Amino acid sequence: MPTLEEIARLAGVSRSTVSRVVNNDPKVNAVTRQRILDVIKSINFQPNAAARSLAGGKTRILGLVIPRGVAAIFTDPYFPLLVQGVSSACNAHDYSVMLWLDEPDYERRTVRKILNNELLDGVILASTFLEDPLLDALAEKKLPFVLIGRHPSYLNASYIDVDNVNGAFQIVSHLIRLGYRRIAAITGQASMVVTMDRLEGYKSALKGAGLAVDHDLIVESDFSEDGGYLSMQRLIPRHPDAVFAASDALAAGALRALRDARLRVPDDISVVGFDDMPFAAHTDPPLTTVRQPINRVGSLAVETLIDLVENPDTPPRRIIFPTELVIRNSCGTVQAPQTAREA
Amino acid sequence: MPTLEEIARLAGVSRSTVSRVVNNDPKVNAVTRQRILDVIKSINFQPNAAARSLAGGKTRILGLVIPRGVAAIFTDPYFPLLVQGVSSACNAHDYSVMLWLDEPDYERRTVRKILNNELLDGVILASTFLEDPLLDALAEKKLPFVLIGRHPSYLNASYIDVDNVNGAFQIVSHLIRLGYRRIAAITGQASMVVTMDRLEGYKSALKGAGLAVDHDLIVESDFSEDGGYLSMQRLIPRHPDAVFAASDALAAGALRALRDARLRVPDDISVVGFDDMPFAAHTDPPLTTVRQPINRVGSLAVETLIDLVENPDTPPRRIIFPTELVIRNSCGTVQAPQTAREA
DNA sequence: CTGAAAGCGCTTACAG
DNA sequence: CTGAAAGCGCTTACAG
Repeated sequence: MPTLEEIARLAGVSRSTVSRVVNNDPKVNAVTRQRILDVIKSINFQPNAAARSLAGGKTRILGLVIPRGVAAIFTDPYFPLLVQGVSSACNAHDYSVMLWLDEPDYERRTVRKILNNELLDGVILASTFLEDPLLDALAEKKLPFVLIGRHPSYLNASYIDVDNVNGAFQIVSHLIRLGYRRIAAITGQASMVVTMDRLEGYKSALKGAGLAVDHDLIVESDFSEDGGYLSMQRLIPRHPDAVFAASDALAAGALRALRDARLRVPDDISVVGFDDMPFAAHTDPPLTTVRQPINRVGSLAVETLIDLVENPDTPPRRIIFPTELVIRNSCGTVQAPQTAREA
Repeated sequence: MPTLEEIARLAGVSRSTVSRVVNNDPKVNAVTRQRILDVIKSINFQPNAAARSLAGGKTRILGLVIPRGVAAIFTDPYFPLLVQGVSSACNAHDYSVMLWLDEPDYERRTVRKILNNELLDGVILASTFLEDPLLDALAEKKLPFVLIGRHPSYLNASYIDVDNVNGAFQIVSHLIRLGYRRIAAITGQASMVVTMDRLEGYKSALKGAGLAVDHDLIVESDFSEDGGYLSMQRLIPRHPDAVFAASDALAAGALRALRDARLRVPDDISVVGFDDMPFAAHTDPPLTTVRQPINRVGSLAVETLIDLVENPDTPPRRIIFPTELVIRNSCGTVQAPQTAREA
């Protein structure tokens, strides 16, 4: 492995100058710079990341932390899409990604390892729960971080979010416009911010239409297909005429439960989801859902974090992407639009 | 951030001794060791990874490389499951994972970055294509690596594989036993080893039963749901009585194509998959498929790689996990078992 | 614009 | 069993 020292010798300059060229320091003579660049290219020099890090420089490594308990990791491609966005943005900016899928002892070792690992320039924390020891620890350190999904206790941190409240509001309003009145909801874990947001959108759509919120029609689940199945089974006896599932995976589970119960969608009951995962166009029937730019969220999180890392004086950046209603066939129209039952 | 030096001062020993304790060097007095461990715990010391790396030690970081062109990354949880296996094994052994999802310019920058990044103790390369510049480069370097899925050109490297040939043989033989004779195949990319293996199993099952291999019944696809859909549409006019899809995602696409064509499964045609993904139990009808221990493959790859890293004299390790036939409802029985049409 | 020099926090022979 | 010392490959004031 060639070192700075060797480049310096070959180019007839000092180690310092080579270092400056490598780090794009503007105050290097153009001719000298070119000569050095040529040598670097010719012997395929790559600076040693550990040495750069030790010497106080940056590592160009970003951490991506995905908490556990996110059962959905197996039933929908949300995280693959997110990871892909993060990974490609990192590649584009010549950064690397270190991945942490949290294990049970989340609090203990992992937190410490992540924070003390001087190898990370910054951290992206995905899918935050209300109680998050890592987030708390992160906030106390000087390590730059960006949240995927804002957190109510850290609203002044940088985050990239999606307008979950409005997305839910729009899709539930759509159901109401179609004439549905007993609209159930299957949510994710109550302790997740995204769950709260989507539930809030659901409730405000009902209220906006003068419908009461019926807590018997709201079932807490976990964003998984199985969770959707079980939740739908619990809802069937309560005779909703439509179901707002807080994710496509939940909606897919609900569809399966309805199929098993010999109920037709959308004839007997409508089902809508959230996320617009690739499979949502392929369920039977295809799912009406809310599209969010997951991949883009991942890459923008990276770009934001890099900005924070490279320009420590950058103020926090907070971004909320709009969502988009995607109408397919899982929500028909009610034959005879009725008037709202409740004031 | 506390350093070795501080621990040494607090424990009244030299920096060297603390280092030995941290690295489990046996030749340290038990009492001294305990005293040092207490100090380490009390001030929550974590050795600086960059410094360890620079000083010639190991980094305890493993790279996981997933090539692109793996469309299935969005339609089935194979990679999430694999990544989870890798991640949890790394956590268990106190290693970290650096993730590389390959971008278009795979050959150029990524390869160099991975190999020259002195930060990696070793690399796990998943899902190899026949032509793989990274694999070639890896083989030339001294960097330890483990393949997920063996590669015909590197059979003496370490790899963790699954018995794809036999898995395919078993499931196709099962179809034959049920009486099917025109058994089609939808494969993954021809350039992937896993595709070749599963196709070989399919062919040898046919041959073993005295059936001819009909190339009109074999369609190359890409392991994605969409690919399965399109391939099935091409196969329908050729009237197969059963279809062996080389992955559950392909099978799911095939089921959708059949549904759209108003063909009943398994009454009109049978469909079987491969992988036993979580969703395979939930398709309509539930999928007969081949189970492989993906998660376990990931964690064993990590353990093998760590072994290679920590004991450079370890001989390569090659493991092929058995697969298991999982019978569900997507392959009924043919009413009147016919004799084979072809010799 | 450039170089000499200190230093980042560890590991590891080398002595003892 | 333990310590003093060199060295890993860089970055970064500090001089000039």
